[in-house]
Amino acid sequence: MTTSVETLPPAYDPTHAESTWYPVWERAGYFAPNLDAAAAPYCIVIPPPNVTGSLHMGHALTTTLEDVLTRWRRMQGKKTLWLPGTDHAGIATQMVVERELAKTEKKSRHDLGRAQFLERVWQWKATYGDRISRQLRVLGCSLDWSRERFTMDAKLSAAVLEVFVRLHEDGLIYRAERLVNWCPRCHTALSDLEVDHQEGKTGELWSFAYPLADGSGEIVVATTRPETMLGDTAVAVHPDDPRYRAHVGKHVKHPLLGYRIPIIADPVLVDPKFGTGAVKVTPAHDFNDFETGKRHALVLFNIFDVDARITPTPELHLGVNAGVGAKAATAEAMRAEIDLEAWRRFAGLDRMVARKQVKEALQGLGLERKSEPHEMSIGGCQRCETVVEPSLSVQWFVRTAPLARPALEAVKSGATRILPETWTKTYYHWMENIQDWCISRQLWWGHRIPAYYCRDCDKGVGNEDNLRFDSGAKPLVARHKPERCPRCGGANLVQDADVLDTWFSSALWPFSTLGWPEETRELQTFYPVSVMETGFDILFFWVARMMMMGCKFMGRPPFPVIYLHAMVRDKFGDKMSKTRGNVIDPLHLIHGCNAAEVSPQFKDEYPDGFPAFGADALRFTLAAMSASGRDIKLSVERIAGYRAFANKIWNAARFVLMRLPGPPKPVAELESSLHPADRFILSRLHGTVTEVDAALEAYRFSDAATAVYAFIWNELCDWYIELVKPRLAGDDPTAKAAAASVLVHTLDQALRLLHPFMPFITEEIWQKLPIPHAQASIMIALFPTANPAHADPALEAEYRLVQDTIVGLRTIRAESNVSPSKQISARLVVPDPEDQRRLTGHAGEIKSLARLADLTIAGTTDKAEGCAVKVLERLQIVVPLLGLVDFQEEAARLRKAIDKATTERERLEKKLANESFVARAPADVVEKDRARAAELGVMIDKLQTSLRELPQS
RNA sequence: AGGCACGUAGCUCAGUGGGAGAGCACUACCUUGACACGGUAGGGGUCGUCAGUUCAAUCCUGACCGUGCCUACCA
Repeated sequence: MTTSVETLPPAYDPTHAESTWYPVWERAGYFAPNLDAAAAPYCIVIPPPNVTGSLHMGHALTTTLEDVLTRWRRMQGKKTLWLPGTDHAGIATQMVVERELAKTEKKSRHDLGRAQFLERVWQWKATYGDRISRQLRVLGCSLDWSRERFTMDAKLSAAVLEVFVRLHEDGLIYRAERLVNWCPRCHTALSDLEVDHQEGKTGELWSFAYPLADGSGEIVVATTRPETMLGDTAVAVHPDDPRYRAHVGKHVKHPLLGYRIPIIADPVLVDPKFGTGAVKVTPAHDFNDFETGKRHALVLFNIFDVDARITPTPELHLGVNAGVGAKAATAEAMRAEIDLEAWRRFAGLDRMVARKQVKEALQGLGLERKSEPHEMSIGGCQRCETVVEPSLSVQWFVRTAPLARPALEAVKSGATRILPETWTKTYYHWMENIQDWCISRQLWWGHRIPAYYCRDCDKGVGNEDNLRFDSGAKPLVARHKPERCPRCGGANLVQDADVLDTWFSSALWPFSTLGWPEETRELQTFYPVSVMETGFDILFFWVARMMMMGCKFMGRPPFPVIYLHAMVRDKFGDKMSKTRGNVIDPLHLIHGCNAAEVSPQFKDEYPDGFPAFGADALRFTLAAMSASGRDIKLSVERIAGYRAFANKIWNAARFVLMRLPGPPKPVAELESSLHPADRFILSRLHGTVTEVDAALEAYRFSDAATAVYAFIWNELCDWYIELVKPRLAGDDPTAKAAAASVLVHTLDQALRLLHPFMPFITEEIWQKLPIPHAQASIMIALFPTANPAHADPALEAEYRLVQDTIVGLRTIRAESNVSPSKQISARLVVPDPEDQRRLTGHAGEIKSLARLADLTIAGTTDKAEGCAVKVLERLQIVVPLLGLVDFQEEAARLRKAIDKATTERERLEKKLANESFVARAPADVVEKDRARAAELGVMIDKLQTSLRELPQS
């Protein structure tokens, strides 16, 4: 009837709908909240992707779940904001631009200078920085782009400044000389979290002898890093180790550099059972040795430059400000003994080369003692995988313990809930053992630290762009560059060269994006945000830090719920990685791709590339597979399955639109003319709405998606549409109108339920429904609410009986090889009068769906000789099919059914014979089992009768 | 080393102290006026192993095996 229907193609093509609707939504402003609305607020801030990033499966998952929540809440009428944005990704972005610069202009950032280089980065950002935002649109994300933020925006930078200054005022930020993780390739310090420890690497544990200075023997030490012996300033043994007790207090002589090194006793560093029980100590290049240095006031001897090459000359550090505090005289004396000529052999060598040469040198002196393979894990830079070098330097730190306390308390008190709950313990453990956070980075791209040095009072080293001051300097931390030095009155002030860790600004995201430190309407309306949804892998990096900063600066935690989703892996459970060749680009799945673009792992299965599955199918897959706490093993087959689902809905809609006799009526006006089948589907709809709502409330995405899926496919399509066909094709205008109206209503409601998961296809179909919509788009239409008046469990049970009967009849047909198109006759033997009445009421539906020419329903039966018989629990189905039934097969089936029922009855009877079961189990359980056993008894009798009545062939 | 998960149909995964489920794959039949990205029917699992608690265990407890992750350390 409806004209648009003629153009509905029989197969759904996602390409059209997906390119059509997003711009419509965006232009109409549906993504932006109406701040004046009286509704309750709902807000999610996106975990900001790197500005250099491009969409990967992790983003697709994150944003799918967030969009599901956002669209659902928006349809519920809440004042909804999902706020987009990116972070500036200090190291990554700087590296990208540096690489480009080197490639195109053969220049380094130093060639350009700081200001010009930063200009280039901003240019790069302007050109490429919106890639991921465009990709999120493809996914259908209903983000309010008018409020898009970037961590380096002026306003967000102001927030960073404010936080830094206030934390410093509160004594929670300090500058100090410490041993930190240094990446020799990125040339910056890293926080502990940015160092990845790779397990299971086999290295070498190499032993060599230190000759005692008095010539009385040697002491053998074991090491995995022989090259660091160039910076040894002690040899440690355990104080209780009888082997070495006499050596403590003596010295060894450095075999290559000639200086004397004290032998000390240290119970913490040394495990007498490991190796030789003697440890070489390099306090400036090992965290444990550094701690040892503190305990014994050891000299610090820095041997590596920023590239982790051996320095031109040894660098002595007293480490006074690092809490080590060696005596200057001791240190000078040690340095004076160093054979600089010998040092020069190693100067300029890379760590690994130096290691080889040190080993050779010691071998040459006959001091090598042992080499054994050794399992160990090495810390690598998260960004570039370069092995980090512990390095002594002056850095800025956040004193985290005081910030962690309220953040910990917020979770313990339940003010913030972590889901899945299993992560709560991990959070506690980390918060309770938290280390200070190194926040300074030796980069140019980022928020420059608001600390100012007086070039006259604090002696700086380095060039204008990279002026560095030692740990004795006294910088002023201020919101604006001070005019004058308070010490000398001079105006020669210069800002700290370092920038802040990107995570420092990300930690402010839930309030900086809303306008803090200004008291904006957004901030008042939406803080705390409704839920923090993100991957568990950034629980510490980001979530914990937001908790700390939110508690500190907003006085309450930034969100009441933290939902941590699992990791997307490939179908075999392996992490997706480019080197493994198993990454799947979400856009390839959405738009399809050719063979060349498919990752190697999928070449065999998809030799022609991927077809276009559509964003809806991908989103639905990710949501349906998001069961709490489990990794998502993404398989392309599964996505194909949900594309088929999209096609199924499309065709259900196609059917509805093609068969409409005229404009449908509101269901509320039809109550009297409703057919039982109508009330049945309305009851199922009510149940589904309840289920979906409860699942979403509990962040059970998988359950919600599955419930919608099952309703649409298994209830609406498989049963209701089939039940309704005769009425729609019939002549009764009232019945026809009622059927059509319920059909449209159900489809409309189903589309709304599905919309958060599959935004595009639902909009496409919804727009075609011939009913007056109160809203212009499904995305702002009301989400279905449960309608208890439609709940009818008795009717649902009645239809289950009808369905079982129809399936029984179809089974007979299939087992007897009767053509589906052939009309047959059937008899139902129904002992229970009530069941009889029910089935009689649905005789028409049974005849129609089971393709019967004739149906009789009776309480008893004559002999069913020559008939196919199916024994169900509440009835027997008898189909006269003389000549069509293979009686041997039929006998085998009956015997199998008898066996199965008998086994079950025996099990039940055994149970019921057990006195303690009858005595202790709840009465209803016992009663249920009794009834079941009796039912089985009847069933077995009938099955045996049927078996007897089979002709003997 | 410590901690946390997980092990259910061929595959990917739900689920529950009282009769084992879904999707895909598989088998047979069907191009029936919404849909072959489909329909109908069907086969397939001692719920990782072994103990324990319980009237009752796939579910709770413990041990073990296997897998993965997190944290810390590793001369």
